[in-house]
Amino acid sequence: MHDPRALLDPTTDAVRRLARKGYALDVASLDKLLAGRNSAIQRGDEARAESKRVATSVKGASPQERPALVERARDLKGVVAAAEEESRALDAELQDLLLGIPNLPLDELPDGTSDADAELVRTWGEKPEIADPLDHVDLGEKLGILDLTRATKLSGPRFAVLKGRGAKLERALARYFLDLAEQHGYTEFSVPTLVNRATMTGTGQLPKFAEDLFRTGTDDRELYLIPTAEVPLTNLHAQETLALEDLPLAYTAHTPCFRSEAGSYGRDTRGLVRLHEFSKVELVRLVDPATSRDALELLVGHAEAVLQGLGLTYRVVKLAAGDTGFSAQMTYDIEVWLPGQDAYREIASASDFGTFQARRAGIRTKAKDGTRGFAGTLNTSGLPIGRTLVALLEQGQQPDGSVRIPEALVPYTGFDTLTAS
RNA sequence: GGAAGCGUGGCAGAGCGGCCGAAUGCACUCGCCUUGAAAGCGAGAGACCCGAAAGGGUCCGGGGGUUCAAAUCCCUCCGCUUCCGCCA
Repeated sequence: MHDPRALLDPTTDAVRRLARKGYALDVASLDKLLAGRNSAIQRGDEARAESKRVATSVKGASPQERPALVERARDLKGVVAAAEEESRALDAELQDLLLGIPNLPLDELPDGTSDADAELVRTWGEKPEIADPLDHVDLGEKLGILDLTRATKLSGPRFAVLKGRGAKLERALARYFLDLAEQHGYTEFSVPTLVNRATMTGTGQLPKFAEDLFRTGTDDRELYLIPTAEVPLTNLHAQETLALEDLPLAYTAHTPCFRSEAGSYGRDTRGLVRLHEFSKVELVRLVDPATSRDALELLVGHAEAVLQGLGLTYRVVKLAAGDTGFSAQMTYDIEVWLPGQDAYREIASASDFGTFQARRAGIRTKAKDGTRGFAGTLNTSGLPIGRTLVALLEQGQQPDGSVRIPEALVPYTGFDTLTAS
């Protein structure tokens, strides 16, 4: 969420910047709502101040003056109520408008609206030479570690069952990711995966993207399944004031993630790439917003370190302004090489949200000198287990049909190859 | 699920319907004192909203009500604690 005054400030250049995300800012409506709300607040405050003065004077008033004062106080109550009603209504309208305005993309982002418009930043590793590579589904089924048919029986399409060494590999990856995160200074959390509406609103999933979420609860209680640990981790400090000198905070958690994937049918549907439920290690940073751009470089480096540790070939791209998510002001995608698809595919997104999420979630900061503000928030996967497994299988496949496990992972798995048995 | 109790500033903890944004203690900041520190003494300091500022307003768990006036009275919701039941 934006500060409406900042949006109206010409130096922010909000109209042009939002247009790059395909959002047409209605400056006139915003200006009118803000001015109307503020003047209603003023009117209410003034009437209330007068009302307090009158009420206080009642006690010392003579019996003759009393009835007139009481009547005056009654009248003022009506004025206050009317002004409050008006400011409340206008404020609700203003909030609705503000909650739907996306974050401003940084000027350094390339123009465009699709992943084809992304700017290549760097590539890492060599594409392995594999004759007639299989994709991870064929590999996984041949190796007996992946059972999509039975997953569909249990839950429907877009779920997966891992078996034997596949399940163990999943556990090993999670532990490896968490250990690396710890080495990079992240504090591990275990958090709820069912959260309330306020929490989902804080990070920007609600109100706009309800159809992407799984909703549950009981008759009188509304809960949502988290799409990523970003949601509980970032909201840990919602409605809190953090001392600026205590930042940055670096948090991580391994959680299941739930996504309805509404509207994405027909895209990357095969295997483990796009599931309703998957697990992921997430990295979150809360920073001094003046440093968020630098923090993004650090963060993307932490995600890359995971891939480098596994020896997986990947590239980093800077998303185009119009392809950058609602809440982000800048996003790097990390795309891992998938021989089975002969393409780089997204495995992680590292995003800088500036103060956009912190304003929604009420994550405030206070400097030593008393200056108040909002925190900068950032996050990335570090990494999703399923998509990493996809890359591991496809890049690690050997001519004899086996898959070699990266050395760094062997202490966690206890085996260094997957073979059909 | 049943019963009882409790929700006040960073923490602890007072608070008669008007003199209460709120005593007091601890913690905190800045002085004085000290070689330095502690102790002591003095001063300061909550958050949020409107406002260029002066200033004004709101906030005693949330919401509603009574009253000219509510931290204080009433209703309701939420949370916490303890006991019982159930459960991993």
